[in-house]
Amino acid sequence: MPRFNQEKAQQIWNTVRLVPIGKVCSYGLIADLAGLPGRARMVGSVLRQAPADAQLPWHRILRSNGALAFAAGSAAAQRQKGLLQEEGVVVSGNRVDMRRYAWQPDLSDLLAMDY
DNA sequence: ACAGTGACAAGTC
DNA sequence: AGACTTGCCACTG
Repeated sequence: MPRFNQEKAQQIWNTVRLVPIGKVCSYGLIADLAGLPGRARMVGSVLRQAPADAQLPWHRILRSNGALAFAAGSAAAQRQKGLLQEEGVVVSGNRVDMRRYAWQPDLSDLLAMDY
């Protein structure tokens, strides 16, 4: 059964994997870096359907304003919060301080994902 | 075929 | 600071 374009999903996975431990990144930036500008929603969709064994640091992906994408207090939000705090990312009020934890990709990061 | 939905985002008011 | 609108596109019923 068709799903979305496997190639796009794969590209999104590769990009997500570039986000380093202790840093976070927005859905929109992942989409941009994956060559899918303007398609932040697809990133969420891909992560939602990603198999558990894909080894993806999905918890490092947040909304552009630093808020977790899940409803505050939900089971998923608490799971994500726990994973982030294990890496030293402070989560308060269902959000993180983007000025402190936002990932700033550098050239070597971008080259690492070889189209 | 079609309308609604969504792990989003940016712009406007 | 919110609320609302538009753009986005795969998925679902």
